[in-house]
Amino acid sequence: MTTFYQEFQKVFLSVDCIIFGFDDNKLKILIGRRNLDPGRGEWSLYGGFVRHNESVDDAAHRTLYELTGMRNIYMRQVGAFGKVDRDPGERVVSIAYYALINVKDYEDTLREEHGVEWVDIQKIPHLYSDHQEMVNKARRLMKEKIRTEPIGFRLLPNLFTLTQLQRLYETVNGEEVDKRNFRKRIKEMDFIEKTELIDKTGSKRGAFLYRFNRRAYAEDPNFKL
Amino acid sequence: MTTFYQEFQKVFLSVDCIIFGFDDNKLKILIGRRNLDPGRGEWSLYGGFVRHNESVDDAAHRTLYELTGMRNIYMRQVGAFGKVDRDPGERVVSIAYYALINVKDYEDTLREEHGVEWVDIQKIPHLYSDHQEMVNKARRLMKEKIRTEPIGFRLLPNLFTLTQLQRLYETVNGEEVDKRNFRKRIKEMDFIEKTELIDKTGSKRGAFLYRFNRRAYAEDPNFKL
DNA sequence: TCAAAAGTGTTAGATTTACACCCATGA
DNA sequence: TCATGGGTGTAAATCTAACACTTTTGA
Repeated sequence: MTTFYQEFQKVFLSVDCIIFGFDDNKLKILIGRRNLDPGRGEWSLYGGFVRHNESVDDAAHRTLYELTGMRNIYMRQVGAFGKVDRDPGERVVSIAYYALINVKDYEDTLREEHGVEWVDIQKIPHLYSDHQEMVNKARRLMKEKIRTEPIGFRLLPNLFTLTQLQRLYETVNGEEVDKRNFRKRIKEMDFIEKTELIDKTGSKRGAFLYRFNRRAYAEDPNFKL
Repeated sequence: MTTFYQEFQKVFLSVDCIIFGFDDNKLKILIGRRNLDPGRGEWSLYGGFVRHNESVDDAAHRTLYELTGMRNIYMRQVGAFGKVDRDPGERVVSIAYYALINVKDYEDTLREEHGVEWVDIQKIPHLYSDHQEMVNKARRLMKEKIRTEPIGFRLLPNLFTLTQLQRLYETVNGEEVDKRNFRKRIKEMDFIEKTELIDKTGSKRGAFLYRFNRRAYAEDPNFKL
């Protein structure tokens, strides 16, 4: 094969998903054991190949749907990972995406069928190829995004307590915040609505449940946490 | 061709460069007329294909080098652009990168040889395919980055006046800032060093020239503008 | 001599942070 | 009755934003 042709060879294009969930006051991602060579048996992100009749974004959404049965999920591109030897077999360039889902919305049986597990982001085992790099970048991007856009709610149930919301932000940002100051800021955002419902699972006294009002946010999108 | 094979077809992978420059108090990018089909003659970013023996990042650097003869340029990935029909001919997925260069370092003759021009980011003509999307995202990312990392200096000569630096930030951020407040913040950053040199091209009185000290920044990387 | 850009401090207002106690309830 | 998490306000400190005049010099 001449250099000329070598230069214009096509490549395999895949997508890999960093699927974030929040449970037990921990930020977690879904990983599983690879069931194909090379790297069979290693811990890995869930991914798939980009088909010829779909955009890269669509491929990511399809892949997530295959795994979780969920649609309309918040997904954002992390970037392209394209080192020559990142896949030991073929030349494969992968586009990573991160997704935010509510752990409770993902059927445990479905999860087990696909052989994936929720793993604390702090305790990720060695991952296949450059997947840890993808996770690191996804985490950084998500952390930046969650400060200025109301995407944290994607990781919580529709109804949540302020303590849940606070723990989420503390976990993602890696530092504790003052309860009163946190609630003060929440009160200023009218699109975080207090309901009359009370959650008694977290405490004896019970805590008011809140919800994120997408419509109200659209009218006055001033989010900052 | 069966659906099975269709799913695993390879794709062409290209890189496209959004090359930022700062001149005449305007943020500009390099674009040229496409000299291949499809889209021959349309305004376009400069790009190239990813070779089999180089990483995607390397392909971007090589492409920039081909165009400018410059190495060790600040480049960051913008993301993958992968709509099915983005290239009218083949299935081509492109990874966009933005680069920051000092306009004065780019030989005008070399620029003309390649048929590219500096165009004010505010006055970009219609671009080929999804290139305008790439530019928009690149601009957004660069704008975010320049606030917290000392990359603006890449767009200026080694020696620059504080007015030049201020104009750069005003242009990128799209809003004017108070001269005294700006200079106050600069004074707090010890890695922006005042020299004894004076630039007389911008005013009769002359202005002190400053330089960015990379080494000093590494020791105390507290940048914020 | 004057136009044009360089250079320089202070103050009010806004934002952020620190901090401690009472409440309601189930066990 | 007591342990546990829920809920609330104020004051000091910090940061941000607004603002105007003098200097230098080439034309």
